[in-house]
Amino acid sequence: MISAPCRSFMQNKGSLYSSTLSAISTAYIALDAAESFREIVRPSSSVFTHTESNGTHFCTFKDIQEGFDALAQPDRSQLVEGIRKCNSIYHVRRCHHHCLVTQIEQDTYLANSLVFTYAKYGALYDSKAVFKLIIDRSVVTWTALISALVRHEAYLDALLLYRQMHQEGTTPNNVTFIALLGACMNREFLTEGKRLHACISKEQLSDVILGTSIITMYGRCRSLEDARALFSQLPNANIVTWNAIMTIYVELEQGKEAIFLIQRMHSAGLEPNDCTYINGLKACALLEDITLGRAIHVCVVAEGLISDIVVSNSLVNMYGKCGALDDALYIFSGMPKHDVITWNGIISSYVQQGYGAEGLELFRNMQQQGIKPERVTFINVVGACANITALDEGKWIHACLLNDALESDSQVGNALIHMYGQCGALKLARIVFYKVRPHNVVSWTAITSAFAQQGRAKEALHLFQEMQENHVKPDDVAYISVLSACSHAGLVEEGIWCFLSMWEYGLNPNIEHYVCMIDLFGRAGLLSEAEEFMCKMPRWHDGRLWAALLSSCTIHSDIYRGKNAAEQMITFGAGETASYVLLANLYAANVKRDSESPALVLSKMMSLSDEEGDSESMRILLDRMVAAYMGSYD
DNA sequence: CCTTATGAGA
Repeated sequence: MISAPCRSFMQNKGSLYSSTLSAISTAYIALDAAESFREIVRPSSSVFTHTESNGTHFCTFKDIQEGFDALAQPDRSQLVEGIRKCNSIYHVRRCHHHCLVTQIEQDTYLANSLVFTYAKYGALYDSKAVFKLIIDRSVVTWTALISALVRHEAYLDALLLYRQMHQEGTTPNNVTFIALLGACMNREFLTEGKRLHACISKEQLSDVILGTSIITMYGRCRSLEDARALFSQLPNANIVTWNAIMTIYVELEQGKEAIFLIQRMHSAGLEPNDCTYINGLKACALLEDITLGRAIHVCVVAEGLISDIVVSNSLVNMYGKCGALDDALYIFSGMPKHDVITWNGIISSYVQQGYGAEGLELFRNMQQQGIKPERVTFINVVGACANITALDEGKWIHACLLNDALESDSQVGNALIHMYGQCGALKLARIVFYKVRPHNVVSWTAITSAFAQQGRAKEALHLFQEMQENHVKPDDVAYISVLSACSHAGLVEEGIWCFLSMWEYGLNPNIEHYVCMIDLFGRAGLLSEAEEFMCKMPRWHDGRLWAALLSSCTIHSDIYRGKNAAEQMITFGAGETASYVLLANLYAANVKRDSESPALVLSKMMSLSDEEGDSESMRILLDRMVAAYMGSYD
């Protein structure tokens, strides 16, 4: 949006000040020559006085422009006000032009507001150019540009500018520090943030806003310890400070500590506000504590905060994460307005509970309401397609998100890979995989498990290998997908080899890895090896392992081992009903050989039915038993 | 006198 003459001037750093001045003028006059000419030649009048009662203030930018148009030489305070009222880069240019025409652009205050306002509308280049021309740079000048750079995510530039400011002998004030701390909101800038903290004196820390900014900085750098240390030293922490520290606990997934903070806050004599409740609800979602969530819901209603869309969105989310879809829908329906976040919340609630079709239905409703989906929406609806293996719908959504160039986003891309993997569209999964950058463990695991789940174990193993050759360290999830690929394909040796390689990466196998191993031996018919392996394991007192063994016994018709496994499964608490279902499958498969056992299992099931009340699995079981008996007469 | 400025949903 910068004109060519203007740009060529900017690049001509060697120009003398006087000549640059006229160059700027030329540039801006060239920008809209006719317009400017008209402004300059028009005779002055007293347009400014026609506005409000106090005479010197304007309402809108239009008033000001009319004023400028009428006056060839607006005065300084009029220009300052004009700049402040700008609402587009075009307006700023016009004001700048008037500053030049009236030859008062060297006024530091005026220039400061130009630096800031240019930056506000994204014209960093113009902002820097004005900055360079200012001779008497004050703290405010530096701070204006620093905060502009931070706002435009040019963090390194902002910090470099701070260094230059320091070298030129200007002392930063609280506002400068607040802006600079904004440049350190990422782990990689933690050292820089600590350095800034060290430059801030005790007196300066009595400014709550500054203190809170440092805490937030430590939070974003995920350094809870530094944040807590400072928090205990702050003399006048307010509700915002407490909320800031609470946000850190929530972001570090320490739900209990976050909730505990509400109580401590209360005893410190502070009343929670909307932000406190938002954090509290997020903590409930983390803890999946619906009781606490309901308690906060009551508070929110009592304090009239339910009309706040952010609070309501948090409620939808909390209920959704706790699996209470009816409650989530109740909040959702009661809301007068739904934004993208609301829709994301309700859609993800359904998808995460396994209701992919309903999630997609909601997605269509959302689009009918004219709400544009964004990153998180796409991640959820692609997940919904994976959930119900809706390949056509998935392709259609994939096409939609191409417009926003979201395909290469790692989270969206991984969701797509997973979806195509689930749908068996491995070619498409691979195409997306090569578009995602950079390839991290998650994307490698997504593509590996896509092949693994389709029974293409050799390719899955190859991808696993390739990942390591690309110096990406596998994590425990990657191992689960590759181990299960081996067990499904009967690649016992490869599976063992993979399992052993976990130690090379310093990974300790968890129960799921052990389940994969039992499965690996069991499926291959190596039942005694599976048993042997289990007995050598550190945590064999887990019903899930015996369940894996039992299902292998079912495949290989090993009734003796199967019975034992079922007993162990019950002993180690993997659900009595589940063990009987598996055992019934075993008997059902061998009904000709051992015709009395099914009746025994059935009677055991009946005796359980009152206590467990698990009618669904009971029904499935009975169906299977009946089918087995029918089959035995063939 | 005018310019720079904190916390939050997914």
